Amino acid sequence: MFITLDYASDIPLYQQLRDAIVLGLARGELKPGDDLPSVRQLAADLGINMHTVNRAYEMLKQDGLLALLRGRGARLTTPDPAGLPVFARRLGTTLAPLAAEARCRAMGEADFLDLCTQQFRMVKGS
Amino acid sequence: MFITLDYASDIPLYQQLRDAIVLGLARGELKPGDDLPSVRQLAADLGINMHTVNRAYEMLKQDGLLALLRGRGARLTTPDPAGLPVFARRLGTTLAPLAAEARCRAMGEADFLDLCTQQFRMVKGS
Amino acid sequence: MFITLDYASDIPLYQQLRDAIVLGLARGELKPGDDLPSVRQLAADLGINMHTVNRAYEMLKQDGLLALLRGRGARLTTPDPAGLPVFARRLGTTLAPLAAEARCRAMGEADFLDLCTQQFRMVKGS
Amino acid sequence: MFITLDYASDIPLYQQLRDAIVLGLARGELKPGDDLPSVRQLAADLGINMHTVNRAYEMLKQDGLLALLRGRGARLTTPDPAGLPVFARRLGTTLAPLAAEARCRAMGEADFLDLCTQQFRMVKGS
DNA sequence: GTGGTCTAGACCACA
DNA sequence: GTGGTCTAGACCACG
Repeated sequence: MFITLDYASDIPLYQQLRDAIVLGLARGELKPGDDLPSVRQLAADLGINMHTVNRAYEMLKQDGLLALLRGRGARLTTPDPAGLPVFARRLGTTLAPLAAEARCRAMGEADFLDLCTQQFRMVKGS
Repeated sequence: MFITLDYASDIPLYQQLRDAIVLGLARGELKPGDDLPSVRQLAADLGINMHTVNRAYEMLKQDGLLALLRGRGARLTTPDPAGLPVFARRLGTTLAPLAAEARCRAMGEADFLDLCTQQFRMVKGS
Repeated sequence: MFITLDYASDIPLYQQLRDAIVLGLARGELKPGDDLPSVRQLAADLGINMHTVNRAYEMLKQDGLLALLRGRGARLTTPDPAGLPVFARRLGTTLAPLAAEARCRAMGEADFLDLCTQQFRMVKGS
Repeated sequence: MFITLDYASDIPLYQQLRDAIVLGLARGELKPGDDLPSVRQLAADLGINMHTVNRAYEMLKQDGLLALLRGRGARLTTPDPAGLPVFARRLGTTLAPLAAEARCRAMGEADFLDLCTQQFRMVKGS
């Protein structure tokens, strides 16, 4: 489970970190039930501030993917299916402008879905 | 071609504006060759800062969707197919974390693609 | 009398434990005069720290619901009516911000009291 | 609209601040549509840190009571009725242990509801 | 000037 | 030792 942060990216560090952990989960490198390093430990490992890690953990907790246990660290949890509609909505609002642009560029539905499929599979691929 | 901006959204106004114009193009409400209002004009119409409109126009120009005419407004252009791979890459980096989260949440490829299809079709739908 | 602790909750374990014992009393599963296990015993049973159990017992003693017997465990006591105003005050300070939020959300007094009634009855219900 | 913070309280400052704003809304001293002072301004006024105010604002945003507008300050919003069930659940979990304790103390349903009513009315009272 | 992000360092409650 | 809270000060994106 390697995490590399891009300081030059316009994506906040905490978001990059959050996404990296989600990716680890998706690939099976991390599993629900696993303990994540403590906030301070991971911050030290990554060379970033405690609060930045904490914010990433808070996001994951909000998304129902992580449980923060006071005095005992953080543990990955099995995502609650109740969070699915929320996720679907989030995906929708993110995807909408891209779908529109695809149509501007005369991209057909098949080509658009090809790209989507590709991304879905690439999670476990590269 | 109505544009409504959500000031409470965490999406920057200039991006919302840019997306709205792209949406207009996708739906056929706007067409390549059409003139867009001048920066000052549109800013006044929407009640926002000139700088914000300018930034949206710059993005569209960067994406090859708009030509800026000195002092005479802006004209929508037919998107250059050469921009397609750039767009595909952008879609990929945006979609990747969402695809990962979908897998975390035990969403199958079919369900994921359903959501994508839905968004693609909704561009011309509602 | 089963006690289940939620390690992921933001409510401290000692408080959960304290609340669980109070709930047992309210339901009649525990009665004044009953002996509670010793601190060590209960800690071992629940798989938690002795200190945590001790703190829960101290709270109950403070509330006048428990008498600590040196070395011989603890015994539930009939609550002193003198503790009622203290409890009423505690309920008030806890409820005040929620009542305020209820009004913000345009909830009427009847609806608010419905929720309160529901909670009161649910103690003996589920 | 006066806000007094209790540094000795075990309730976090940001929560006290959040509750104070909710109370202001409930009493009608603040109304949806009103602008709140900027994060920095309010922090300076109260003599606390910017981040503490920010956290209170974030909570209110999460609860659908406040909109944070980048570069333009914060504005109170009309609460979304969709947030009501969430609130009801929150009220329930908070009230449950208190209802249990009330029964321990041999308090009847009528007396319990009296206290609840009192709190609800006191919002607009004192 | 506003909120958003990041860093740094401190103290406390919890287990 | 852990997470939770608070402070302080900095830089950036946005409008």
